[in-house]
Amino acid sequence: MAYEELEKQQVEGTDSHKEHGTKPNISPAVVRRLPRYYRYLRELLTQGITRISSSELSARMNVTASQIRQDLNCFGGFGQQGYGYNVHYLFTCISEILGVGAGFHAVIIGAGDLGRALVHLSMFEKRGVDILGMFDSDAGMEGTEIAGVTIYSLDKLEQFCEKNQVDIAVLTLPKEDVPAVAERLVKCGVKGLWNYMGVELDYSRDDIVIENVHLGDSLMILNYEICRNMEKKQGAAPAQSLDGE
Amino acid sequence: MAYEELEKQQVEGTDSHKEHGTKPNISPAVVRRLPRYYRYLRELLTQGITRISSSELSARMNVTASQIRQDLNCFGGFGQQGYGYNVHYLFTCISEILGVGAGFHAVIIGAGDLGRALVHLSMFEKRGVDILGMFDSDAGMEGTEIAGVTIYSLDKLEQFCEKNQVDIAVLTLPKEDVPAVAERLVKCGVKGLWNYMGVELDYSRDDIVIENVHLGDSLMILNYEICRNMEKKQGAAPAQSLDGE
DNA sequence: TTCTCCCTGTTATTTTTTTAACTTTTCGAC
DNA sequence: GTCGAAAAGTTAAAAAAATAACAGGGAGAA
Repeated sequence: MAYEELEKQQVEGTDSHKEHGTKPNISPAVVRRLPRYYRYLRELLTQGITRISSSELSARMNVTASQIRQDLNCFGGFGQQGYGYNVHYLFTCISEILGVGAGFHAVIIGAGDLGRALVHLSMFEKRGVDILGMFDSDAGMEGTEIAGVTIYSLDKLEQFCEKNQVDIAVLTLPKEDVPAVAERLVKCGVKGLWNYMGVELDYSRDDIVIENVHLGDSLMILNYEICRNMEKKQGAAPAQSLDGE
Repeated sequence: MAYEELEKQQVEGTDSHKEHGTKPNISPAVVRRLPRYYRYLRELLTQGITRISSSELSARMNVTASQIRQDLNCFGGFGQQGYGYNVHYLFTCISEILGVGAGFHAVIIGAGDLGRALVHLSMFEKRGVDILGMFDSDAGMEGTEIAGVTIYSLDKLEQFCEKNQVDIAVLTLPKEDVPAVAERLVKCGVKGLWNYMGVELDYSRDDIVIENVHLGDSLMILNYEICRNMEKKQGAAPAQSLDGE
């Protein structure tokens, strides 16, 4: 019973002090962690866990309980002293914060391997983003469907955007074409670009939000860490090499 | 002439003070930025620029010159006072640090859309990583070639690893299969896992390095930023709403 | 109803990261 | 050669982030 009461009470806005509307300015470090909370809470839900304390969650996520509490408190008081957090309620709140319920519509520009791979992953639907279509400069592809998503000719981009509200564009087209297409998309009123193509599109414009995905960077970090790990082992345990002899 | 002298001198190890061998402990923040330097330097090379100062680079990369100098100095003195950095030399050094020349060998586990997409990107060869093969639990795929890479049955993983030195495994297989396969790979002596499948594999084991790629997290951050940007606009210019009427 | 314990929200402290300031070396011109 | 400008290397300060400490408010038991 306590669960429902808690949820009801908090949903109705008895939030102690912080207005949910007035977000001061959340630090990037906190924002980067939010999706991780989202994932773990979803996992808890599927496991049927309805209540969790910051210390329990901290053990599962391998971060400090302090950090969890402080991160969440950037957005408001979602828990209850002496009780913990109601998983369902917290999940709902974080979903809200992350705009899962915003009902954004996306298009994928570039129907190459990467574009195709992305549609197939359940990534978008899980996060409340609806893919309206794919666009490719190869007009020959037009009409083809991939995972239920239709491919259009890139020429028809503007036409399409007039008829449909497009919020997000996923850029998986060749590097050299990215800047021009990005410009077109901004003109169409697209609000965010999810850019996979190494091209640095760091406009500090306020009419577009850009999220760059640098897969190559991630690979190089892995490379680096492997090198470091090898060095460490070599240095730490030179005697071990006798074992095999 | 100065360029060659500089490079020669430094390659031969007249490095003022810091031994390149003894890396103290580089902060994660610095490591995350290294691939970005790598990219920009490569770009400078293709543009035929042979010399650059920290302030010029800072303007291009949109970071502070101070940060560039300090980041680089974690690994040694690569520049020359009153002159700047020799692009080619610096690029070589950073490549070295990032293990581009280490000649790592990789396999891709999972020949689904994502796996296929990754082979097609020139990502690996650009970074000196050689893909030896792909593995899939669907034995029917065996023998197929994708972008010159052969697909093998997952059953033959151990066998393959005995014959070939495999350093890196790219995990693009279904979530539920990841833990088991990861275990097998570690037993095979693989040094690093590049994990695309949301599964948190945070072993704090010292025999394996794990780099998780969370595409979904990136999408959610974009979502979040779009929401924030919309709020900001709404708040800043409420009079604008009259325009459309 | 009251009391105790638990666990959040909050504040303080420490650590990390970033930026700025300063020092010294080198280049290039005269 | 000598001198001034330029720019790296280095040290110091500021800002940001993470951690720890604490205080107060329920929840649940008796």
